[in-house]
Amino acid sequence: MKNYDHKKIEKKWQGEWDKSKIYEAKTGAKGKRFYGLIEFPYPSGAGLHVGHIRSNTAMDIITRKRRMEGYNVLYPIGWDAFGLPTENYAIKTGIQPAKVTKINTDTFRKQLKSVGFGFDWSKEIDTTNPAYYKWTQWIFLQMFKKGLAYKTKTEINWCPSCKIGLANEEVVGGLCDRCGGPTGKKEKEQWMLAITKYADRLDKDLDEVNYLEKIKIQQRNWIGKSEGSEIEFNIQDSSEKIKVFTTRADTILGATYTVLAPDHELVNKLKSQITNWIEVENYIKEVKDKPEIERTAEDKIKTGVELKGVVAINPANKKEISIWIADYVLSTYGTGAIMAVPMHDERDREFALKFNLPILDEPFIDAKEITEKVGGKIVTKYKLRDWVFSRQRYWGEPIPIIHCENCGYVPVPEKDLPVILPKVKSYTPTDNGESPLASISKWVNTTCPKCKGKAKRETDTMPNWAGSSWYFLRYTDPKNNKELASKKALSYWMKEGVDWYNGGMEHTTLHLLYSRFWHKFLYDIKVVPTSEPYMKRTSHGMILAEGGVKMSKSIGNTIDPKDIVSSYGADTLRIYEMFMGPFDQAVTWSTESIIGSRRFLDKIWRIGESKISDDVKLNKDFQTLLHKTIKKISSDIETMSFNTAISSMMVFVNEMERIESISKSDFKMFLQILAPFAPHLTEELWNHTGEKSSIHKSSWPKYNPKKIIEDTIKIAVQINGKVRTEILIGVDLNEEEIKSQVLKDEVLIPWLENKEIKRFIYVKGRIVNIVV
RNA sequence: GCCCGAGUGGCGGAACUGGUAUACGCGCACGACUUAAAAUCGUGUCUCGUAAGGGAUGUGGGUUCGAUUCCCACCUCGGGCACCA
Repeated sequence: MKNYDHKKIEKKWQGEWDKSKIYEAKTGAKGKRFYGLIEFPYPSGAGLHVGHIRSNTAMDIITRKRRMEGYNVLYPIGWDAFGLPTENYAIKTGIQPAKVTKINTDTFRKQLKSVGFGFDWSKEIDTTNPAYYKWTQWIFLQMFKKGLAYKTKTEINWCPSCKIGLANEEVVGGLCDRCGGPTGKKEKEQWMLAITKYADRLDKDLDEVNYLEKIKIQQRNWIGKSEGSEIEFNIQDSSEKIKVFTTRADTILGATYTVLAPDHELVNKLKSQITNWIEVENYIKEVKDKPEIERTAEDKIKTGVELKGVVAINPANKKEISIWIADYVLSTYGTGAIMAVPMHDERDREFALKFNLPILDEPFIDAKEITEKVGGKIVTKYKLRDWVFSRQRYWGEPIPIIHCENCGYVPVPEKDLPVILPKVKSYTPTDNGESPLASISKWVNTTCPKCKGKAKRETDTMPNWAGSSWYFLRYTDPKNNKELASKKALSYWMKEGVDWYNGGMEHTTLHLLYSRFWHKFLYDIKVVPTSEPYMKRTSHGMILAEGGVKMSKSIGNTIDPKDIVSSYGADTLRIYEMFMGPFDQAVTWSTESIIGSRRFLDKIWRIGESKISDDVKLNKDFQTLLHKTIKKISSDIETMSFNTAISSMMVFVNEMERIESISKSDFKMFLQILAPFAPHLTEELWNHTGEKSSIHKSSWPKYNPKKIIEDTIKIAVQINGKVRTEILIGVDLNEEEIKSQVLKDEVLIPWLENKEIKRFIYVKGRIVNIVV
């Protein structure tokens, strides 16, 4: 008997699959189709890590099962290759980012193939390929034309020591992700995308999709829809009014002062009436210079200044109340002004106590009525902000806009797309926070497409969320140079959206939300057939290093899948990662435990090599177990309960070891249900049974419901809720028959002697409980 | 502070709509095979007790014939948001 030589087997079948292209999807094919998607990886220099394998294997299992169920399956892969790590690497080494990306994607491709994923490699995409980002730029231009992309002066994160602008993701807890120093804000012109115009639909349409509930909740919280009233407070001796937003109009009688955000426009308008202007001006400056880390600190103490000389009128009771500015009121939410009700609001109370403001316990009144009475209106507000879309960075898609002195912002004509990212000498952002592209005058200086006059190119690039906001569309038709994808391909694969998308929880409020936004826009301009991109969204848990801490290169506790594939095999790694624990929860890596998964496959190999016989007498219990196992695996895959699926296959394998011999047909059925988990081993053993075509093209076995029914079953007998014995009963017996059988049971006699039976409970097929 | 999720053996974890808690795997112990080791196979492995039996699913209550599962209060850990009016 040959040993299970994983290296030989895995290499052999990976080559065969490549050659026969068995995983290629056929666009337009008749019958059922299925689009399974995973988040495409960022090809970092560190190579593939075990976390990629966990999520990829899960969707690989699902798509392999779908294929065996007769679906035309699309399971594509590509590279989300724009991004900071590559750029930083280029800054350090001087090697072109495009070159680094090529090296890294080659490594990733090789590694992914070595794990045996059934990707359709003919549809591979790369967001940094000009043929791809042409369409990323095209979508941006459509948004620009519809007024959804606009440039505005806004505050960006700024690291004073690195002298560069930082993306939100680069600011961790108020500190610079690069140097660890404190960050501040800097005003800068930025391209923005008006995602807030879609806030309502992004919230409401979550009702239509099958996402895990926690994902919906997190998105809803992020969008932050809240309904309330906008009410105007008059200012005494002024034509100006303070418009406040409140969700508690019913508490308006208790409003004892109002607060404006320090940068509220009204503050300047009231300047001439304010008697303590110097104090006010100092406070505004102080707030502006406050580092981010202090403003958001846990135990921050409320600060603020009264605007002396001006007084507001509470419209509900006409009482005069003071006006304040304080940084606990944000200019970016609601109207940037509040009515303070210290009796019912924690923050207002804290502020009132500090500044000795009145705290009045007034009765509640009807919110809707009072809003109408004082001339306010019911409004809906969102926490969601427009998306800062500019990066002063090199390694991203150039924003296809030309600045003309006469015509303003002019879109690059579509025929001139893509705007190719030019090669530069230095990738370091400039001292004043401009993108490195700004220093290439040859590229920057151009002519206006409209008036043909002198003009300059936009030098900001897009964030790395741009390319990933629509990539799943490109997979359907990756080589199209006329459209982002053909109508035919989109109406075939995206008819109802991506069928199943699995990814990380960390992308819930970024990538997932951004791509829903883009998709809705594309739906509005009739490019895609659905308003939601993904029908179903699930998420995987992280893999932690031994000891339960995050895997990180700097700590040196990462696991290289390459080593596991080499010493145990890809199939063992796949089984192990699926067996580790519940798929949606974080699990701790344990190299010690991998051996269990390898032993499982070793046993199957040995059974396949020595126990298969054509002449096997019918074993009813074994048949029952086989069909129960098929049933369980079939449903466990659908619920992503991969760990329990594997454990029940282990039970089955243990049973195969116990019995004399197994018929070829039974063994083949088992190989088929294992095939999505361990594609190489099962292909090899399937081949040994004499099959000529791939197991992955065979049909998913159906369990026989008749074979699952047992004649006799073992049930527990309890007395007063405590298990005393087990009995074998016929499944068809009724309660009376069981009762007479149970009362005759010798073991139970001492428990029942001289006792009165108060109740006899029989739960069909499960349990008997006697209350005495 | 608010919103999610989770607390079960030495460890990872299982238990369907309330019905035999600890499946499956790792580790450990003993045994078989072997000159020996590895590999493999077998047996055992929550806890107290010689046993009969008792006690255990974060803690304390409740509902129920019966609770890991449902309800209430609390504790701990993980994740997200964070002065959002």
